[in-house]
Amino acid sequence: MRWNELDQEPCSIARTLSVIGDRWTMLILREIFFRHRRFEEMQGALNITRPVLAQRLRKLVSDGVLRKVAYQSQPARYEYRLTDKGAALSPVMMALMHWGDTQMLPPGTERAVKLRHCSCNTQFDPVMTCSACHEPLAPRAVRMERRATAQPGLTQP
Amino acid sequence: MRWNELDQEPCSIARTLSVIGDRWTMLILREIFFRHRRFEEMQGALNITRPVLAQRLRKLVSDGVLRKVAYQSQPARYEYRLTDKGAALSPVMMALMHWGDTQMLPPGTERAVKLRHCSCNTQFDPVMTCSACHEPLAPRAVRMERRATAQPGLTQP
DNA sequence: TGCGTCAGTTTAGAAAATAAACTAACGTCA
DNA sequence: TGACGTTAGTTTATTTTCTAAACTGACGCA
Repeated sequence: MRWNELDQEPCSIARTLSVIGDRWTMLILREIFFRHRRFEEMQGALNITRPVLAQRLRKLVSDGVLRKVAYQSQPARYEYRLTDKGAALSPVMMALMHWGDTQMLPPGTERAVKLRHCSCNTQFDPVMTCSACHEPLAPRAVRMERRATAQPGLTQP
Repeated sequence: MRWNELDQEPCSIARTLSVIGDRWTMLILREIFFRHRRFEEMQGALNITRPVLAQRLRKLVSDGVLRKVAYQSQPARYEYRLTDKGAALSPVMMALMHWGDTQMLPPGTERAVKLRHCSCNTQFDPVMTCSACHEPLAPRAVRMERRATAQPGLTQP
C-alpha cells in the first residue's frame, strides 16, 4: 500500500494517520498547541527543513486541521490556527504526551510540559475513561472489535 | 533536526514520536491490538512492504514496545506481543480512532471498529478526563505549559 | 524429490527528506 | 535612494528512505 491510499481505508485509525501519521505533522501541531503559529517560529523551534514545513502546513490546511489567518497585510502574512477539527486532536496530543511522561522518562526526571485544566485551574494528568461506566480504562481492559462486514485490504483469513 | 535525534528532546511528545511517530508504526500496532501478531499476518493485512515491516518490528522490540514470543520451534517462529509499555499505548490508539470516527467519517457512516470495555462489557467511546476534577476535557479547555527552564532546540524568543 | 509455509533479506529503482541558497514583497534606517 | 532586515516561502542538488519484486533458508508434508 502506498501512503496516499491510506485515506481510502475504512478504518478510522488509518484515516486519522493519513492526516497526522507522518514524521513531522504531530510536532508541527505540538507547536501550534504551544501557540507558535507562524512559519519562522515553527521552523526555528522545530529545526524542520523549510520545504517539509511548507508542504505539511499546506496539507494540514487542506485537511481542515489548520486555517490560515491574516495577521497583517502589505505584505500579506498569515498564521496558522487550529480549526475545531484540529482542536479535537487534543486528546491525541495529551495521550502521546502522557505515554512519554510515564514510559519514556528516566524515573525522577521532571516533566518538560505540564497540562492545566482551565475550568478547574489545576495541573492534571489526562485519564481515558469509559463513556458507559465512567471508570478509567485499564490498559488491557479494552477490546477492539472489527465490524463483521467486508473490509477490503484489512480482513484476515 | 534529523529524525533520529528526536529521542534526545526533553519533550515527552517528541520522545513518544521518536518511537511511534513514523508512517507505518501505528498501523503495525493497530494490527497487534487486533491480535494479528505474526509477520505474514501483518504483511498481508497492511500491505506493507516486507523490509519496512521487518525494520519497524525490530525497532519496536528494541524500544520495548513489543516482545518476541516463540509460538513453535523447528523452525523457531516468533510472534510479536505488546509489552506493558506497548499496552500503555492504548489511550493513544483510542484517541486516534475516536478522532477519525468523529472528524473524518462522512456523517451517517457506520464505524468500522468498535471498542468494548471488558470490565463493564459495554461498547463505549473513549473520554479523556481531568485527573483533578474528573470532568471530561473540552477541546480548548487545556493549556500546555512548558517548564521555565532552558530547553535547547525548543525555546522561543 | 518437489511443493508449500513462514520470516525474513537482497537488490534496483522511485519517492521523499535534507541542506543551503535563492526569491519576493515590503519596511526601516541613514 | 539604496542597503539591509524580516517573513514566508521555493529551488536545486544530494542523501536517505521506501517500494516492488525476487531470493534465502529452515522446516513440514506427500
